[in-house]
Amino acid sequence: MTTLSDIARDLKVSVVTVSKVLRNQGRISVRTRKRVLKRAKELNYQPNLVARSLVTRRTYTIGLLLPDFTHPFFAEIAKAIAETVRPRGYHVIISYFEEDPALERMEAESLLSRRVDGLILASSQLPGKLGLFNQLRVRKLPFVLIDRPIDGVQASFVGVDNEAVGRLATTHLIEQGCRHVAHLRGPKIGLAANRLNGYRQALKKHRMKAPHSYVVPAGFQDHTGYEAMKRLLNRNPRPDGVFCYNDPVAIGAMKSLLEAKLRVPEDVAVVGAGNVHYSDALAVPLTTIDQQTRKIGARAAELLLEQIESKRPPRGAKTLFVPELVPRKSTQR
Amino acid sequence: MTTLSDIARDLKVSVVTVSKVLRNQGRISVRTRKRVLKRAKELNYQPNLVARSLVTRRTYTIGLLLPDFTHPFFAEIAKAIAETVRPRGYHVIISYFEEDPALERMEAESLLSRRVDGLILASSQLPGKLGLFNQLRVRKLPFVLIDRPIDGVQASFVGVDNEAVGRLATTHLIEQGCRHVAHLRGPKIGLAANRLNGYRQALKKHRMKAPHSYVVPAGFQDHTGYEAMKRLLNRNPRPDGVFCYNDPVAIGAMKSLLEAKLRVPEDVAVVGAGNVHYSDALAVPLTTIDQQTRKIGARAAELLLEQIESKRPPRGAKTLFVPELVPRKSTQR
DNA sequence: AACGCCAAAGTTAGCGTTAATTCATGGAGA
DNA sequence: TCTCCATGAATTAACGCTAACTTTGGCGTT
Repeated sequence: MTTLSDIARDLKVSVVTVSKVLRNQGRISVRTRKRVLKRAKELNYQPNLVARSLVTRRTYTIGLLLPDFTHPFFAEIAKAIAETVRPRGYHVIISYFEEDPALERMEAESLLSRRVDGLILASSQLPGKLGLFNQLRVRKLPFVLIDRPIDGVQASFVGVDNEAVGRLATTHLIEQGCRHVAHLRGPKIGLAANRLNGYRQALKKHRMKAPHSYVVPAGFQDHTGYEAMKRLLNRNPRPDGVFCYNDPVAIGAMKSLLEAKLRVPEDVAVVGAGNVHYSDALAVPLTTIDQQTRKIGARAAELLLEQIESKRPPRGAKTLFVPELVPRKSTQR
Repeated sequence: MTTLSDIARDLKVSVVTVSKVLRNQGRISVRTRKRVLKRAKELNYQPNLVARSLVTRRTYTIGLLLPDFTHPFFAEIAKAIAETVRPRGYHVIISYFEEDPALERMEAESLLSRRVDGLILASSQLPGKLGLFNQLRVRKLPFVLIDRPIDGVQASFVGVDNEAVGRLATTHLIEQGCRHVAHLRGPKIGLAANRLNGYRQALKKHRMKAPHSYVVPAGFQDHTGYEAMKRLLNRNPRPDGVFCYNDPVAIGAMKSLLEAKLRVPEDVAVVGAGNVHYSDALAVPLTTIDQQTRKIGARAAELLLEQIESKRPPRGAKTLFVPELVPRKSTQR
């Protein structure tokens, strides 16, 4: 491993001179510059970023803490983040905690020990969690929340407007002529709750009723829309439009419909949310709501870099991107 | 930020003593140990891993260089790797290069500058690439190749036996009674070529012919199986079984079949490869070949840690996992 | 000739740790 | 009483780099 002092010794100049040349800092004569660059190339010198970080107190590393980076939603966000920070010399350490708050805490501390320059996190919103954020504040470590806002934490947040997701999907069904719009909902908290709200708002605005029995929980795992849809088909009147709180649920629901010999979209129109890959490769391409993952990732990264590089106090701004309808065949009638 | 010397000053002991206590190293009296631990806790001391790395020459970081960590195959491998190394205190920096060899090279160097302890890479196999591996050898940096072996590079390799994938899929179709087995193939190099080989081997073994026109390129993007399948349907005799080199292609192919009013699996049976999520949520659940992603990731990580921690010369062993058939409805007849 | 100025380089110090070595203390054994 | 040894702790010296000063020497000015 070549070091600065190897080059300095060979050239009989000081270490600092070599350092300056290689960083393009300070005044250096053309002759010295050339000699240093030449020798550095010969020895294939690569700066030791660990040593540099120790003195500059900057690692050019940011930590990303997610529930699960295998999930397409988070994977895409992660990629957008990496893409945004890479041109500026940063790398990303991705950590995941599988909804386990203890693990989340441990990983966060571990990232702090590594002296990341900032943190982007989609935190579990369980209580007793504020300790982490207090610590971040005390250390003045820049951080940005994504996807899930945390009550009582004043910080930059970037996500999608989930009520708008619900409104958009439901309104679209209504506009396509559906008169009995049902909803396969997710967990009662978090984004799924917001989507349910949006669904209700849209119905209200169009003066349509939402019978209690039209809102059916779909389970929180993938593909559980299948069972839930079966239950919906027993309702009277039978729904002619369904807004599913995410795409996997919608896929399960459509499967259920096809098995029941119902046509999509003629008999029942279906909307999902998430715009997951494959949504357009299904037997009936699925209308869905795009969650703007790339925008979320890019924005979060930009906000973080801004905090890191300007030492500006965090703006505490909430950015909510407007979701977009992606109309496909499952609602086209 | 609390440092060792803060604690040392408060307690009027030397920095080294504090360091020893916190690392559980060397002989320390019970009294001193307690005092140090108490004060460390009070000050919420967290070791500065950057400083530690500088002197120990170990960062407890490993680099993972992939074409695209958004792809479910790689995402799962990445997760398995992270899971394997986490209990031992390592973090993973995931980098991607989108099949761009120049970017790959740059990222690799960048990871070297960060002094990662080892590298796991699914490298593009383009020529003129050996420089990178020479450099790794010169620096004695442990590394493991995954998914794609590189000609002329002697290193540990972990992947799936892609010829076996082809044989398994094709044999399964034959055993299900298909007499005209076609193949939607991928690129002519790399794993897709091996799968094609496996297809041919299986046919040969069963003394079946593979008309030239039965092997159709499906394009390298997702969902291009749709067009390719259309072309296959013009063949005479029409195939009654299709092995698709990956799941997205198979999904496209099935869509094509349904549109042509052909039944899956009765008229045409379909096998994919990859065991991607959603494969079982489709209108017709897709039979596929599992690629053992988790095993690949876990094994690669273990091999790397072994190299890192034992300073043993790389074993250069090739590990090929045996793929597994996941039978579902698309071939059940 | 004395002065100040400026470019170009060197010196010093320190980032927060740990490895290796050295030092003090007190009690056991001769 | 003196030596020896074990124990517990301090000292020293890096790791490779950069920030902040300081020095050197040649040049133009008065």
